[in-house]
Parts: sequence; C-alpha cells; structure tokens
Amino acid sequence: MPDLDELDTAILAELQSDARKTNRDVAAAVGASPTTTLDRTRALREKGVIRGSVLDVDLDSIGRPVQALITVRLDRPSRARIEDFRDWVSSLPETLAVFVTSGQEDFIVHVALPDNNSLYAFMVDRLTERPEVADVRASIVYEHLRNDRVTPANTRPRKD
Amino acid sequence: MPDLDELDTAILAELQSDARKTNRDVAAAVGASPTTTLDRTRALREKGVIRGSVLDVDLDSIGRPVQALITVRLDRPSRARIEDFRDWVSSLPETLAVFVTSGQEDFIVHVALPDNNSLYAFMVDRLTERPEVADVRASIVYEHLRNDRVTPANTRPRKD
DNA sequence: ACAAACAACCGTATTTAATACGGATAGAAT
DNA sequence: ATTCTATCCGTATTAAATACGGTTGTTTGT
Repeated sequence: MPDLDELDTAILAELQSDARKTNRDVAAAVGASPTTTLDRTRALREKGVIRGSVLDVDLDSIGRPVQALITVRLDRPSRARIEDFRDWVSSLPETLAVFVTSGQEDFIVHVALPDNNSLYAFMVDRLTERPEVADVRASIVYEHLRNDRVTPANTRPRKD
Repeated sequence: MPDLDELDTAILAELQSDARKTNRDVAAAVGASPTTTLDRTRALREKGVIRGSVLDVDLDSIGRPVQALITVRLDRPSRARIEDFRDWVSSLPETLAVFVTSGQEDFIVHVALPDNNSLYAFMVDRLTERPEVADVRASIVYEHLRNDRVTPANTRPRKD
C-alpha cells in the first residue's frame, strides 16, 4: 500500500476540485514543474490511487430531478443472492449508486427518477418483482453534497 | 431546461466512462468532428448539464478503507438546524458525501475512516457532541458501486 | 416564393498542452 | 570513494485544444 507524501496529496487535492484541470495548472498550484507533476500523477494512476475521473452531471437538467435512497432487505441473504441482486440493481438505468451494507438492511440504492410516480413504480414494480426482496423503504433525497476534499489519513513529509 | 439530443447524450456517455477522455477521442466515438464535439461539450457545460468532473480516489490506498453510512436524526429539525448540521458535517474530513433526506431520518452521511475504532470514535465523540443530534445509527459499507451510465430521462432525435 | 437570419456542422491554422527523453542533483548502498 | 537509485527539471517533439471562417440546410418574415 502506497504512502503518499505532501506533493502527492497536493496533486490529489487539486484534481479533486476539477479532474480535468490541465497538468500545467496543477503544477503551478502545487509548486512543482509540469514534468514532475505529470510523473507523479501517472504514478498515482499506476499505483491505483487514482482510479479514474467521473463526470458530474446535473440530474435536474437531464430530466431526473427526484432522488431517493432505497433501503433493501433480502430474504435469506446468502453471498450468491447478494451478488446477484447487486449486479442486477447496479445496472438499472434508474440507479446512480449501490451500497452493499451490513446492519438492518443489505443494500442502500441511490436512484434518480423523473418524478414521484416513477419512484413509486420503481419500488413496487421493479424491485418488488424480485422474489428475494423481503423489504424496501424509500427516503427522498432533497440534497446531495459531495466533499471535494478527500484527503489521505496520513501524509509523509516530502523529501526535500 | 435543456432537452438533449442523441449527440449530446452520446457525448455524456463517453465522458462518464472517463471524464478526462480527450475531445478527439470523444469525437471519434460519437461519430462527429472534433470541432462539433467541442462546441457541444462546451454548451453542455454552459447550460449546467455538466457541472464538473470528480476524481475517483481509491479509499483503501489513502488509508481509509472502512466506509459507513450513518443515519442521523435531529431533535426539532427546523430548517436552520438542518442547514447548520448539513454545513458542519459536510466539511468534516471523514465525510465523503451527505444526503439530506426525508423519512425516518434527516441525514445519511457517507464516511470513510482508517479503521473500526475511528468509526466508533466518530460516532460517539464527534457526532454525538452536537446537541441537536437525537439519534445515530451506522451501517458498514462493504462495497460501493457507481453506475457510470447516467442517461437522460428522454432524448430528442438528432436533426439530420 | 424569395431573401434574410439562424443554427448546426466541419476544415484549417494557430496556440497551448502533453509527452518522451536525457541531464543534474542528492541520498543510500556497496 | 563509487555506484546505484530516486527525484526533479529543462528542452524538443508530438498531439490536442482553440479560434475563426465557410458551407449547408432550416426556419422566419415579407
């Protein structure tokens, strides 16, 4: 597991505010040369620290303004059943993200839909049609805030 | 509210699999010229359909492998109290994302921490120190899958 | 019906960024 | 001391992004 120094951490911070920032801009912000910054960024990708970059799409303007978190409990949640349901639900067009959890539920599914009727239909038609689904419960999401400052637990000082 | 045609939708799909894909690659994939693709992409940004791009960082390799969804209920959840707590919790370093919800809870907070002890400390020290917090409950997240095919609810045919 | 205005698309030329490569410096190992 | 390695950077080259103008086709107005 790679431990990261201050320069790596600074690069991650810059790219988190905007993953499409140019390498030159990142370099200027962190106070290193473009070459060094590119080397570091590539290394972070190769080490798997940076897994990719995701487009942040406004759900209202693509006609899906209603968000919900749907808690799902399975009947007899064996590994096979969990993985089956996980794969199925994560590929539905309504789904934004899937959390596989422990606790009182087995899944929490984040969905975005055009309106409340679609949400109701999704719950009672699509989810409940799966025989292994024992229970579902929806919480409407009014707001979804991301923290764009995801920092490493500990950072090694830069060897100067 | 902008309705999007097939070309816009195709561009969004391409950039969702990798937000750093070059404009030329996107153009080749959607079957349009780089110029047209750049025009469209810029327009999508200006219209607010594309809000930005987020780096996908591997939480294990930055020393925060333990994820949880923490359900929070406030005492007397007025607007002011909700917004206060929202702003406070969303800026904590442990927080990845915050959902403001209706239902049996007021918030669902997605956090990433180094280990289970840190999670316990976060719950009983940090959250419970806030007087307006009436109740908290954690679900450990074993897996977090994102759907990288977030498509518009309806797409207008391209005027050809 | 006709002309004007507009929208969508693309090609070319220019500017800017990404990349490859090699050199310099410094610390660690032998 | 010398070699090895890691880190950083500058330069030259390649590739992409951008600005701009031209073409086509559709809508708008008279």
